[in-house]
Amino acid sequence: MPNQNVDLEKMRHSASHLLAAAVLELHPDVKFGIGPAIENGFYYDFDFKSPITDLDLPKIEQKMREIKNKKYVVSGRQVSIKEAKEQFKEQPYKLELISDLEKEGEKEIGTYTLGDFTDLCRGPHMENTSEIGEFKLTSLAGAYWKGSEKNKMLTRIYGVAFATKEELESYLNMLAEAEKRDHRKLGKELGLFVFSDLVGSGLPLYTFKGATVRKEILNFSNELQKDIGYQEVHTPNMNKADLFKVSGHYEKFKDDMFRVVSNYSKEEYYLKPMNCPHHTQIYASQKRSYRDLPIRIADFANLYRDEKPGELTGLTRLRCFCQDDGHAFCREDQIKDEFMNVLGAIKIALQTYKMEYRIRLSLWDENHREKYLGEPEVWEKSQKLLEEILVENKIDYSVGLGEAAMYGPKMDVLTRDSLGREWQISTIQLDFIMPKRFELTYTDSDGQEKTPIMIHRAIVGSPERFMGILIEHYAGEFPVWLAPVQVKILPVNDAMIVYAVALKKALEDENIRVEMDDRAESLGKKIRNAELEKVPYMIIMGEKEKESGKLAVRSKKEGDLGAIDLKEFLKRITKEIKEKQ
RNA sequence: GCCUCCUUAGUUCAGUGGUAGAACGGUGGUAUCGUAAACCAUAAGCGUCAGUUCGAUUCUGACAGGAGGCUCCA
Repeated sequence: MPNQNVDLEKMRHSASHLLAAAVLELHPDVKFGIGPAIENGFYYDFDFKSPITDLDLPKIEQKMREIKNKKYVVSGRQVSIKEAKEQFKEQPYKLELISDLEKEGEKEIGTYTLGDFTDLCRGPHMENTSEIGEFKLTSLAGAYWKGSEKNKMLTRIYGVAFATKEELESYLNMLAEAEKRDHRKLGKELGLFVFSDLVGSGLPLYTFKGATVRKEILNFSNELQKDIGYQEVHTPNMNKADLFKVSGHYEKFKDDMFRVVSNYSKEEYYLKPMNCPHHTQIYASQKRSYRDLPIRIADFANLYRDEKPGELTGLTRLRCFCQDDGHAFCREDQIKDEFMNVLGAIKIALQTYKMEYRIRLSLWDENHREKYLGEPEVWEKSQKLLEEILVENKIDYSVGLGEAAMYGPKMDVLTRDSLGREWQISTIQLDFIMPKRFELTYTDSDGQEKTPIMIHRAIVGSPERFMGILIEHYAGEFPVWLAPVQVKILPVNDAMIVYAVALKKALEDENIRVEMDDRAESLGKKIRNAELEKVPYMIIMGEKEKESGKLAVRSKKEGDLGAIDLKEFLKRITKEIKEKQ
């Protein structure tokens, strides 16, 4: 398998050169950016003299095929810096890359030629254009040169490429399938949440059903954090700017926070984008002894972030959301235990949701120290400590350079949505800095005042984002414990409603979320509706059931379960709910 | 915020330079029905604001909202 992957990457990379060659033929005055292979395909960044549109993609794709079929040999050559500069003198972006390489001490640079097109590239490539497999250009996007907002925006053309036509088609089919489980689509179909232009973008309104799912997620997180000693607190949604001036958020995130103006005071207020500063003030409200530590508090308060409009998506990126957020204030010798406790809770959560994930050790970027608070020594120390915890506990992880929080390194849990995009969910963060800035202290056993360490953590991250990911994960078919409606009772005719009502009451007494479909519709239609609503259990109430006293149960997963005693059904469903199956 | 694209009833979708149809859903009625859609009737809409035009839902622009990227994500 690994070899095949390497070949695919090489082939996709060659496909990006093929794309560039085709674009050059159609737009001779184009300037080239870069064009790497990516997951499932490739892209190339161009600077067009006049903008192109979606309609140009088929033409370019056609040209790519023509060039491919000419069976050009793809030949690599090392050239001197000087020669490269001469060769690419019409290409400003390439010249910039050549200068960068020169600064890095390179003496020679690789080039690859394919027909009339030569690109700056270290390769490797397929030997002949005919070896490039099946491809399709998929979309057009703007992308900043070298990934910086300060640079010019180039036009990026994305494509997908596979070895065979079958693989390409199966990938495109997979995408079409993924679209069906998109949480924005399912959220609407299942009536979980809505948006309103009057309320504003990124501000979801949860219906009773959606609010029920959200509440279950919160309850579960709360259960898990209670088990490891966290106490739920409640703090306001806004505060004076001063709080964020002390924490350092004001300077760094001022533009990303909503400002609130009072009619009566000159004080500047902000809606809070996170809970940590508030929690420091609960800690600071009393004298703390080393014996009191760790102090663990958790908060589900709404958070507000003034995200740029183009950054919002469904429930995964919002302007109002909450976190199953908690902070532990502890002594240095307690850090490892605290970490492992939280990690344990996170593992239970993700196992219960049957979620796949990976762990990232998020470190700072030494070359951009301005993005972080605190001294390098503190960073060295805390990053080393975090890494130790991961290694000692044999936890698989990858390193995310520059992904640290402003105040410290993190251990992040990432998962994917149905389109394969990665999202951060759980996180545990080590912070030596915030407690210092807020001058938090405790009295140690030797009578000395010392500064506690702060651990920031979230079990599923933002329950709203997590709900979006869960909807896609389950394709809308929630396990019974999460399902907004767990049982739907379907009376066969009006005469059965009275028995259905009694049954509904009996189930509600056991805290089961139950609905009754007493509309004057056919049974077939009621069943169809309940199926589309993805209700885990249907109970059909008719003459037969009235006579026998048994229940006709239909399970979403297993189909018709036949006649069951009420007691037996209750046992089954309450067990499933309790065990979160 | 930037690039490309999109916006027609509550929803999913047709359609036109001379102001629009379907299905489901809603409402009113008839049928009381056994494991994925009973039947009849009925109400309801061209995102907003400008411009071009005799006339704009249709063409152009701005704004709003949405999609895919980029940037950002405490």
